[in-house]
Amino acid sequence: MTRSKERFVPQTPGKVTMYVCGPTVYDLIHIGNARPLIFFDVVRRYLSVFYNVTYVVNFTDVDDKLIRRAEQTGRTVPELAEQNIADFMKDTEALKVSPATLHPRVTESMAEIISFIAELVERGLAYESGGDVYFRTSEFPEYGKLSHQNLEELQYGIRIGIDERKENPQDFVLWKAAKPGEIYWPSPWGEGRPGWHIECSAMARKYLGETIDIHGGGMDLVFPHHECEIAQTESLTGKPFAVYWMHNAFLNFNNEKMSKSIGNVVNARELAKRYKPEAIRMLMLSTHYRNPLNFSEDGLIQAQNGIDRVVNCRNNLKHLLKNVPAEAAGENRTESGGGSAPSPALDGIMEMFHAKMSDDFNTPDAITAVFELVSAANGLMAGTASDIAVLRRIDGMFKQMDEILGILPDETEELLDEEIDRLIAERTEARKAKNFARADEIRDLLAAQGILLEDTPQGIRWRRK
RNA sequence: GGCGCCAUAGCCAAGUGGUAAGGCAGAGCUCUGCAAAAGCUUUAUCCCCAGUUCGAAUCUGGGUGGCGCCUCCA
Repeated sequence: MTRSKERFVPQTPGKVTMYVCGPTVYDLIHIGNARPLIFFDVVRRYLSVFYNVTYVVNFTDVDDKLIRRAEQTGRTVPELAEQNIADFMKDTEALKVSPATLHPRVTESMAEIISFIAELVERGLAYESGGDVYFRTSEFPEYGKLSHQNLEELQYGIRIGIDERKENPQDFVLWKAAKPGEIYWPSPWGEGRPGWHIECSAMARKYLGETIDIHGGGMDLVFPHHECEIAQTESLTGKPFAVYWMHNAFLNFNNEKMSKSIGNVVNARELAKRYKPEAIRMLMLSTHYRNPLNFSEDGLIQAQNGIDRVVNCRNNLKHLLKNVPAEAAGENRTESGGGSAPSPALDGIMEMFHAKMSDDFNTPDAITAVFELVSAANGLMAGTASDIAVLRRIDGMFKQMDEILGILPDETEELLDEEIDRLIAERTEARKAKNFARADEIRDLLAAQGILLEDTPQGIRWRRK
């Protein structure tokens, strides 16, 4: 609202309510949809460290686009919506986005929507006209305050014709009369369906109360969508609709706006087949959410390479923890010379991580903190001083950071089959006997199966390529 | 016409008044039986011009070039 960063203070200590405008479920989600989903997932995860977060993402499961799409495909609107909601859940899960606390649907909130509109009409804040109901923006002088629009200067009717049923061109529809054959719900104003903006106001009120802490969504929703939500809710309740507004910038693909006319819309499902979810998240989070993000294959490769660095470090750490004998590890615990004093440095990294996340969710810098931890860990492991307690602590820090960012693959203790185990053992023997030809032969053999062997002072380390 | 955003190395990207983070890619070196992983070294004065200031990538003004919103859109 003020267009500046503000200190976050929840209305109720310890609790946060968060509402993010969800998708209109007429198609599969694309990577542009995935940006807010991933980003606000991180916001939610981070806030959950400190607060009890109630996170709501709605589904718009009835609107013009759904009706049109349903007609084209010969299905009913509910069938189409049901299918796309199921796909949404599947596709977001594949991106490691956890389900929201609640995913309310417009069609399941019809009673609340209708009574919301009825209240507005009763108070003279809305009027019926030809079966439609419109919000009377003249009754809400603050209309335009979020987007800082000067209403006189808006060019109404430039993109679509001005509707003569409105008293004022800036009035917006709350209830739309159904055309013959369209899906409808009964209402005091006849058969119809809700307008686009009212659903969020009604569902936010139903599930989160009159004032929500954080309202999020894409930049493009600032005007008119969020402006309209404010008008509806605030004119009715007299209270602020949301305390904090967060809007993510758009995403381009290969420096081009993604649009259906250019034909470069990439759906999330297709992308997830070719790149790991961690790489997609990494790329999404490597740019601050208020800046435009250029999404590209090249960027995904860079992101994956970066993740590999972290993963290598983490695996090496685990390998060391598993193979360093406890007594040897203890030796350096109070070591004097040689090793650095790592603890203050580690504290600094964790502090930086939190400071950056707390500063308007600066995920790029939070990722930097992860890399600094990698450097610190690698430095320690390269040296002789491997204090097992410090290594454990580093491992724990990786875990802590990744619980928020979700950019590292899950740790799975993978077992190799006997044949491969046998080959590795044979190679170890061969190396002992300085039969390097055989050793290399075995390495090549395993490499062909995607298994890389690495010789370390603590024994053989292997990983999948 | 109104409201607003962006411009930092080959690529991605922080920093928003005190002398350019981090990652990817490249080059060289070290370690290694060979590798891998890792370590070390190496790569920019921040689109242009003018101004404010002891000091600006960071503030102001003016350009140039991209881009978004103004009732489909994350």
